[in-house]
Amino acid sequence: MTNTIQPIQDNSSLPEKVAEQLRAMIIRGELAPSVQLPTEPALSRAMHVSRSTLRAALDCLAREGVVVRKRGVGTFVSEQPLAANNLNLNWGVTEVIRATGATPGTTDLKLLQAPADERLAARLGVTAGTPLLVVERVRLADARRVVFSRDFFPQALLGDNASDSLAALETYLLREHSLYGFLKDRLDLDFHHAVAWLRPVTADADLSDRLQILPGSGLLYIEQVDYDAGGVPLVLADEFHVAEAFTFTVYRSRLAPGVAAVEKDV
Amino acid sequence: MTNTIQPIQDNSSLPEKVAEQLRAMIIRGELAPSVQLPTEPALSRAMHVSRSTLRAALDCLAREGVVVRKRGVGTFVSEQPLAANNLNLNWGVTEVIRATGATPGTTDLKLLQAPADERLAARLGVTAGTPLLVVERVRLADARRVVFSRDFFPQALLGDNASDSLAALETYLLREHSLYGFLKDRLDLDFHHAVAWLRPVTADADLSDRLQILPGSGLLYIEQVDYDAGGVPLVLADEFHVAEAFTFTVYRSRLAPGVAAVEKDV
DNA sequence: TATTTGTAACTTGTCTGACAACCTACATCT
DNA sequence: AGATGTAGGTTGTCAGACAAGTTACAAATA
Repeated sequence: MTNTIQPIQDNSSLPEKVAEQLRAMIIRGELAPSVQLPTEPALSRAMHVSRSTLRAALDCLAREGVVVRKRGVGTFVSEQPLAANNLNLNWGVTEVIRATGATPGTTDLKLLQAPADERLAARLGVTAGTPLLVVERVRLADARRVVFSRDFFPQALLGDNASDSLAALETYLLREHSLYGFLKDRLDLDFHHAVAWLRPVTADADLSDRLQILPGSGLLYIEQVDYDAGGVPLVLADEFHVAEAFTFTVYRSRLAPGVAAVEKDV
Repeated sequence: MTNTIQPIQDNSSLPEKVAEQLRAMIIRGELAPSVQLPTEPALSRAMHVSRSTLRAALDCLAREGVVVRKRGVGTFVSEQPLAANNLNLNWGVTEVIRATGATPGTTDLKLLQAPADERLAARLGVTAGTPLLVVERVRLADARRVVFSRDFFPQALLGDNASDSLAALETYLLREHSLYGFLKDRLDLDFHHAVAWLRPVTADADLSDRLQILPGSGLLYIEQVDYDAGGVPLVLADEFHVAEAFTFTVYRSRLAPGVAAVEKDV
């Protein structure tokens, strides 16, 4: 039995598509900050969806802080320039670099194979010892070293002809720079969300050598696990970001306290 | 005309309350990971809300990664321990400390007054020179210095009898430790969301002295602006977190690229 | 005249019921 | 045994109605 040809599956739901469209309009400036949107019935007619679907989309945007809703009054584009989001969105390093206007690049690329240790096994939901593929590289923004990263994922994801895929992966990474792009385009994996752990660290000898910075320089360490729509972990990434390279922003919504927890450091 | 007595306004919408309730049930373990929730019609009946309201609540939880929905199958509690969220929620330092199981404390508290400089004016949406109140303090977790912070907000928020409020604020902070609590309970301000900028830094002489750590130690610098439901900025906070104290986590949802931007460092 | 009150029009929030799209399991047929 | 169809259950979307809240303006009142 051969692999069925997957049609380019439109993974996102209808409300998300509508939200996407509105977001784009706001970004393009067609909807200026603090102007009132058309009423929900009018807007739903204009976008050819039901009012409930439109409302779901507006709920999305409201949670992201893109719009503000006032009962009995209307829905307004938020004052805040919404470029402020970014850690909330799930971008690879490639897109982050591109968003700053710089050209992404790759150097010191190495493809390795290693068995999963305890941490990796736990995060990726596999048994310890499972063969993993490791992508180790230094990311460049306009020839400047900004991130050192190691990506781990089960070698089984590559399928049978692993050696072919490996060669393809290497050339892809040197040309397109994005591991997500490869996994998505070539292996039909669809990433749905990710959970990231953040922590400031200072560069040790190894990192200062790889990133060519002074030992003791500030770095942001991001450990991230990417999941598909079913909640299955696909990839774990260890990233070390040079402090001066980026400023990350987060949108935080107020909820009643007493829910989540911050992990205390070990 | 006197100030009308504000009833304890239930600011959150019905879906948010329902989401809150479900979240709590999941936290308490009444709904174990990967178990299937009751169907939407059944659950909506059980919680005495309409199915559309329930769906809005589930949408919330799905975006937070607490539940996973599968069309034609059902809705399931996510595998991932949802303690992973936290930067997405808008907690003050007090709650963050408490969540780790430690007892929050305050030392080196100073209340100052200062005119808004350019940055503060821009972030708070006031004109430069506006008199601001500055709350400067070192936060303790079980007597350990973990955060140095400066909070800024327009002095006008305190109302007329500012000197009385000042004294009340100081005693409140030394007993309850939470500035948000004071602004909410005493001044009826309702915080809706916040935008935070993150950046790793290393401790200079001043910070190492205040936090009693070695110069060059890693710190996470968080600049945060809190907004009310109308999108009006209320408070700006500069926080310096000791690296080893906390690990912050973020839930990142995949969206089509090409929207937000990362601010390039100046 | 100045102030309060009421009313009408409009918007978002919630409810109800129906149907479409989709998945799963099981019986049926080849 | 393996492929196929069918029934039942679940989420996704739609449509219409009414409740709750805001605003503006006219009318009534002091």
